[in-house]
Amino acid sequence: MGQTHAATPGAEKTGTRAEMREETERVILDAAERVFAESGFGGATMQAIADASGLPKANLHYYFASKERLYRRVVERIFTIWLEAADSFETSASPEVALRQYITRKMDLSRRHRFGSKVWANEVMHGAPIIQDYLETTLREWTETRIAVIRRWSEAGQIRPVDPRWLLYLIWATTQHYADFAHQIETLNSGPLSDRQWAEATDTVCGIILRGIGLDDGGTA
Amino acid sequence: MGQTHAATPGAEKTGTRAEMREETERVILDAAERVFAESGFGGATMQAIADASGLPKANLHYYFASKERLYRRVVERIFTIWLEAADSFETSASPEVALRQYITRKMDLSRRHRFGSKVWANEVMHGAPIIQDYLETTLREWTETRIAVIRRWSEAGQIRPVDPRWLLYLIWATTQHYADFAHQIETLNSGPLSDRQWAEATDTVCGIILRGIGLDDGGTA
DNA sequence: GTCTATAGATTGATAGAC
DNA sequence: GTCTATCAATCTATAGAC
Repeated sequence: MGQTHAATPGAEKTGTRAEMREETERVILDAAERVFAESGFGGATMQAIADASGLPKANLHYYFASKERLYRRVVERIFTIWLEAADSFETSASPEVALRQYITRKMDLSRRHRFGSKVWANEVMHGAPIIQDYLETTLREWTETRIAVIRRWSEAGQIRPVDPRWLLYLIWATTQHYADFAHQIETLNSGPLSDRQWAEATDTVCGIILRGIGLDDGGTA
Repeated sequence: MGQTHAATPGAEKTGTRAEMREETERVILDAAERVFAESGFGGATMQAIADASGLPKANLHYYFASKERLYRRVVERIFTIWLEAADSFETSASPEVALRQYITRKMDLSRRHRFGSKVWANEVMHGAPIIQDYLETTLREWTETRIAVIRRWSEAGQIRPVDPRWLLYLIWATTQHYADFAHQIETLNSGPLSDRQWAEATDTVCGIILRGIGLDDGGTA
C-alpha cells in the first residue's frame, strides 16, 4: 500500500525507493540525535525534531511509529558505534598498544559523536529504561572479556595489580567526559578545543593512565 | 497576607513559621532533585515532584513560583555542595595530600549525592541554560587557582609535567562517573557497590592518578 | 498555609486531501 | 509518500474555598 508515481517533482536524490527511505530515515535520525542530546527525551518535541530535519511533523510519524520508537533507534545506533570503537581494544596486543589504541579511539569518538555520547549518557543516567537489555547482555559480555584480559596482564606482572573494573570505568568516564561535558570544557577554554588541544588531551590521558598502572607510557608527555 | 492560626492540626514539627517554611522547602527540594535526576527537566512533572514530596501539586507553586525556579534552586543547591568539596583541594598541602583528599572527597560526594550529581550533569550536557553564569564566574575562578597550583607543582618538579586542565577533567570525570553512571555500574556489578568496593574504587582511582603524574601513591594498591 | 478544581497552552499522534 | 488541519491527552499554573 502506498505505491504512487515513481518520480516525485523536486527529488534531488536518485535511487531505489528503499535507498530513498533509508536516506530520509538517516536525516531524521541525525536530527533526532541532536535534539535528544540537547533537550533529553522528555524535553525534546517532535516539532523540534521535524524543524531540525526540515520535514513536516507528520512525516516523522510516517517513518517512525512513535517518539519512543524514534528515540530507541537513535540509542541503538549509538550503541553500535560504541561497540565498533570497543573492538579497537585488541585482546591480543600488549597492554600499552591495546590501551593506548582504545583510549585514542574513544577520544576520537567523543569528538566526532558528541550528540550520540550525550544521548547515551542521558539514557543511562535515567536508569536505561530503553536499553537495559543491552547493558545486561552485549555490554556485560564485552566487559567481562576485557576484565579477563586485564586481569591476565596483572597476573603476568605486565601491569601493576589493579581491579579491571575501576580501570575501565576511569577510561570510559574520562573519554566520554570530553563529549558529555563539552559545554563546560569549552566555557573554561573560552572556545572549542583546537586540533592541537585534542591531541594533547588524548596524549595526557593516555600518559596518566598507562603510567598509573605501571607502564612506561612511551608518549611525549 | 496569609497569616492564619499558629497551630495547625497534625503538625508534627514545632518551630517558627520561618523554620517550618524552610523545612517544607527542603522536603520539596529533595523530592525535586530526585525527580529531575531521574527524568531530566523536560521529563519531570510537577505532579511527580508533588507525589514524591507528599504534597498537593498546588503547594509546590506556593513555595516556588514556577517549575523553572524550583529547578534553579535545585541546581544552585548542588553547586554549593560541589564547591564545599572543591575547597578540600588544599592549595597549601603537598600534591599527594591535596589530590588524594580531593579525589576521596569527590568519590564520597558521588556516593552520597547521586541525584544532585545527575542534575548537574544534565544541566551541563544541555548547555547549562540555567547556570551558565556560575560556570563563567565561580567555576572559572576556582579552576584557575587550582590550575596555578598544579602548574607550580609541575615547575617545581614535584609532579611530572602535565597540563593541569586535562588532569582536573580526568578527576572530575572519573569521580562523577560513579554517580552519573551508577545504574550502569550497578548493572555490571549485579547490585550496588559495597562499602568495601567503594573503598577499593577510591583507592584505585587515587593510585592510578597519583602514580600517573609521577607520585608514589603510598596506598595499598 | 493547604487543597480541589480548572483554565490555558503544549504536545504526541492521526485523519484525510493531494 | 507528503503535507495541512485537528483531536485527545497532558502539563504548568492559578483561582478560590477552607
